Amino acid sequence: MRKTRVITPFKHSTHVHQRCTDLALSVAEETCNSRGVRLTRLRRRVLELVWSSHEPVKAYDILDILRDEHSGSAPPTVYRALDFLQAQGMVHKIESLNAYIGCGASDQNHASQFLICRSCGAAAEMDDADIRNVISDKAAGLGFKIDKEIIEVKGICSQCSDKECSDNYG
Amino acid sequence: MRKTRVITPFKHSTHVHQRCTDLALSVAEETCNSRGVRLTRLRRRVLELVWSSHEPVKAYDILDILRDEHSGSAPPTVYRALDFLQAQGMVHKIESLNAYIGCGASDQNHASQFLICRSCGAAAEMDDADIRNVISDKAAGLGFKIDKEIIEVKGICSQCSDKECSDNYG
DNA sequence: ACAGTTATGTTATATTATAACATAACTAAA
DNA sequence: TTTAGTTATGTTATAATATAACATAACTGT
Repeated sequence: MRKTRVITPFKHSTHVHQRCTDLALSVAEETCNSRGVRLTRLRRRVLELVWSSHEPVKAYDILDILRDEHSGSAPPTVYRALDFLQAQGMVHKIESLNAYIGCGASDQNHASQFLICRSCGAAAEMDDADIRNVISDKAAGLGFKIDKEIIEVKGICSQCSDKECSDNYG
Repeated sequence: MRKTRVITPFKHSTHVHQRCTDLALSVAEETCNSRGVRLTRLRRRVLELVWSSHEPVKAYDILDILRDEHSGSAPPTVYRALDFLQAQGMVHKIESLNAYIGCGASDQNHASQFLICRSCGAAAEMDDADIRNVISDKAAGLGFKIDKEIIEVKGICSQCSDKECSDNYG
């Protein structure tokens, strides 16, 4: 059993979120440069808004902010930017929430498994080789060839379950 | 490595679909009886429509049919029936498609992994213990407690990939 | 400076889902 | 077997999510 590769962890209490955002934006800049695609001001701003927290963000929440900043903003404004960012691997869609989350590993091609906490709403991203392998083995056993896996695991994160215990008993 | 438990397979060419539907409806009747919940005419009809094929079905496609049969049908008609059927495990929602598919194992509590073919649109359902275990082990390793797993694997099924080959070379 | 391409603006509409309250149908106890 | 309580359905309205289509603007390379 290999060690889990955590792409975006659940945040710790000591976590300074500005660092996540700054890092993600600078990786995105570099990645876009090296790929010859354009991280325009709008796309960069949408990426920044997606990274505003570790909770998946709704398209219309982004739109509300864009509208305050620029009256010409409309649904296509945000959906186009999200489409671009998803195509570049900088944002993932969480299908079960109709919401979007930033990815810190957009420079690397990878699969994703999301852990989504029902209490704090945060999502952690991992790419675990054992999970990938068992799924592809089982699918292959049924003659199925995989393009893409959507894995969204709902539950409660370690911090929140500690907190629930102390709320109840502490 | 344990053998994959296939709940709903990809259909074979010899498949007589009426049998899937009949079986699902009779299991649903019995399950509802034993649970003391009511499989009303409307709910039964919605379940039948969900089972009209092995492709996940859209809520508004069901609604279009219900409207032909009864003028009082409206979105809540179908969404309420789908909510009931999901709560009873007779229907699953495919989150990445906003569509619904029948489950033949509603009498048993189980997890689901879906294989969804990009070519024929069909979805197969499995509940594989090895997949479940590796995911719960890895989640536990990060201190995460699982309520529910959403696994939707996109790709191409065996029949369709055979067909694609013969279309190209045959 | 220009032509071609890519990105954004703009208006309209499609698709998916829920809220809220009224009526009807079942259920179990008096 | 009425009646009260509960569950299911009818009905109207609207919220939330997403895309189509075409116009304009901004970049890119020559």
